[in-house]
Amino acid sequence: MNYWLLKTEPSVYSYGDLERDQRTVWDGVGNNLALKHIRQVQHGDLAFIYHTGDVRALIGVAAVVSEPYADPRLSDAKRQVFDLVPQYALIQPVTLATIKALPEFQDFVLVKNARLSVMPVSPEQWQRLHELGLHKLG
DNA sequence: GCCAACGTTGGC
DNA sequence: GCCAACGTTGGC
Repeated sequence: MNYWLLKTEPSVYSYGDLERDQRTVWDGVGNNLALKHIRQVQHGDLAFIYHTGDVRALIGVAAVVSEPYADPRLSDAKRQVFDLVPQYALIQPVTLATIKALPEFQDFVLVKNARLSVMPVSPEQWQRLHELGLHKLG
């Protein structure tokens, strides 16, 4: 069981869209390193959904509900996709600024390689971010 | 809107 | 197989 961070531009497809759809095919990934990560995705894995653009924060948690498979809409077998269902929105979105301010996240992939769209999250990182996301401020 | 970082493409 | 040119992404 692995943890992931999936980036999405909310004006294209947001966590809210995932909740509305209740299930989606996570497609459109073309980057080689991101595709390598997709090949390691397993049924039952969990993922943070991160919004890019004006939001720049972890918004929700989703669960992988398929093994990776070739995008049926494309002829390139390397273009793997997987199915995703929403779990829950974070009570407190965890912003990029917050993550960048944490000393233990200086080497986090999101900080070091902002352009990677599918990245692994270690269990320790998951726990820490999850804790921040479920902590209600105020 | 700008631009740094990165990936891809194509000429050699 | 190198590398310059170009395109894209995404933070600022």
